[in-house]
Amino acid sequence: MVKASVEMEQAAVILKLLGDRTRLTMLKLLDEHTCCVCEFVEIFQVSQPSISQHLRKLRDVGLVKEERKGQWIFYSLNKTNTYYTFLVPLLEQLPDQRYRLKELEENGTRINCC
Amino acid sequence: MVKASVEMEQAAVILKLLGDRTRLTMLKLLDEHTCCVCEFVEIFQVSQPSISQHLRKLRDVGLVKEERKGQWIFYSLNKTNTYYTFLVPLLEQLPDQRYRLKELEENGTRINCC
DNA sequence: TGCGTATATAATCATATAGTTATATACTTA
DNA sequence: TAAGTATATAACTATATGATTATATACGCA
Repeated sequence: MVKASVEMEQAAVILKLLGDRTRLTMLKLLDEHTCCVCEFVEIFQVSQPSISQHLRKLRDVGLVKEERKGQWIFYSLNKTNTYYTFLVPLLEQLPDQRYRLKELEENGTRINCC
Repeated sequence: MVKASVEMEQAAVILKLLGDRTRLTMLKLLDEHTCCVCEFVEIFQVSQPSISQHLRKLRDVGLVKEERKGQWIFYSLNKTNTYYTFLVPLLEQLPDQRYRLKELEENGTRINCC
């Protein structure tokens, strides 16, 4: 029998977090790119606290990590997290979201710090 | 680029449904076995309407299908559903739940109709 | 036909969730 | 140090969710 990589209860917690359009899209984006809070605010057209709260939930379970660079805080996928392998096959099946970053570049709202 | 197999919005809906311990365990069980409502009631120790409502949600998105056999209604995974391929790699990573059916057999509450 | 069992649905309720506004904190730069 | 920008947190609110109880429906069998 194949060894299960995650426990049932934990899996449900992770999946509940993924079961939100905003967070799911964030994770798909972060799988390839690093993004800061203000970029997400621009992309999703919701308030900055709303974005911060989504990111906090993802951070609390260890799915994403943050790194401050000057005035911005950049978020990225935490690929060393236990659940990353659980996440990968899932994210692979989602449609590419890079067009959203392209839109930011066209608007001049993409942050390319450092 | 790999073709995405599901749309973002739909994926979030499915994942939200999976983000519940009861439903996730149900799906893991149904991936290998057919179960009826009263078995789930016994397994999860919640009310029968609660189980019916979980199954309804899974049925509404087409993840499971039902088949009446006499007085029982047996549920199984709908492997022809669009989202089944989305589900598979996920379920594979979950711990085997067959012990729950073994417990039913020991209790004499397992239904093996026909 | 009437009773028992299995399941579904309706109504209700407590709690969780995702958003908002207001405010605090942290960094940059003049 | 003061002003401006970026982010986090607190408080609040409307809605969604998962459970319960009560009731309806469907089937099997005496």
